[in-house]
Amino acid sequence: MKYSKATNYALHTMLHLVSTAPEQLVSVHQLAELQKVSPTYLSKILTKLVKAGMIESTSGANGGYRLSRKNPDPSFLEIIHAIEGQASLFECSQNHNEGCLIQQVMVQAEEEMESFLNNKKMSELASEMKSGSAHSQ
Amino acid sequence: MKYSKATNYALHTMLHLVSTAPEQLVSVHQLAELQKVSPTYLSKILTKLVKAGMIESTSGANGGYRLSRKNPDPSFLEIIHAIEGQASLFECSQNHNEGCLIQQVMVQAEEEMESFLNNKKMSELASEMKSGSAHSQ
DNA sequence: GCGTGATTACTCGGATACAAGATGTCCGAGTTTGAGCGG
DNA sequence: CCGCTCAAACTCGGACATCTTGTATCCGAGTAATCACGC
Repeated sequence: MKYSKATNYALHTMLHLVSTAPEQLVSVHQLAELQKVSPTYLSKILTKLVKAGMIESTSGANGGYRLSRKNPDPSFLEIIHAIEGQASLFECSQNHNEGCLIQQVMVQAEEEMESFLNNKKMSELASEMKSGSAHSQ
Repeated sequence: MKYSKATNYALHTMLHLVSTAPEQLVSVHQLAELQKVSPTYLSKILTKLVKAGMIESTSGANGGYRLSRKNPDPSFLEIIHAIEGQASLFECSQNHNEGCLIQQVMVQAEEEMESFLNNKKMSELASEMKSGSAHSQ
């Protein structure tokens, strides 16, 4: 079990967008350049973020992406869910009666992590970057 | 990102072993029967648990598996790590200077979950099963 | 100048290719128990 | 009764086969700004 690279790209992209002027449009090309990833692939990922309502896209020349006016400061959890999906990390595929104790424990564990990620906003990192030590991009 | 079925099998197997007499040997065939999974596949999974020191195997006729005398009450985390590996759930493959803030957040989140899973022992579930409501196997 | 069309710079979506990992299966090898058999 | 052999019941390990998913590319379509050109 591992988080996908797509999630990595999405998080870094969001961090970059949060760190730039809110109205500023950034093209996929620039975002891909920073992360050394193919623009076409990154665009697929960003489309998911658009559909999740976290960023807005403007097409045509001088187009690009920027933060959504509503929801300008998403949490880690929102971004991860947008990419990885909402499904539970653990699914007991057994046919024993509902209420598998193992499943319950695993869901609780997941909730612990998600609660943490839900309270962690992207903007926190952005301000850390400005005040803190060197951290490229 | 999802936990593998193998982890599911491993957890259910451990729960069964914890619930039976400590010295009792249980064959792969029985364990596979309970979970409706092929014995040969389950044996691959159990081998990992053996190598992790959580269960012992006895080969030959009347052979089978039982809990390890040392470590008779493993935690969820130990079992999961034995199957899924110890690696971090999130690896920032970017080349920016060490100390990626995103990576740090993700690791913290993972630690939240792991701390919970580390405190959750298999025996807790076993005793819940005896006292609590119906829960097959 | 001023519309009008062409070009350019973008995003968007589907189809496809490729690689890796999860999920199983098959088979042969080693190991222990126990039964059968001969002395 | 004793010891030997042999078959049965197991685990173990490697080598596959298959399926799903993640990763990535390619191409065509749509869209908006800008440029060129003719009037």
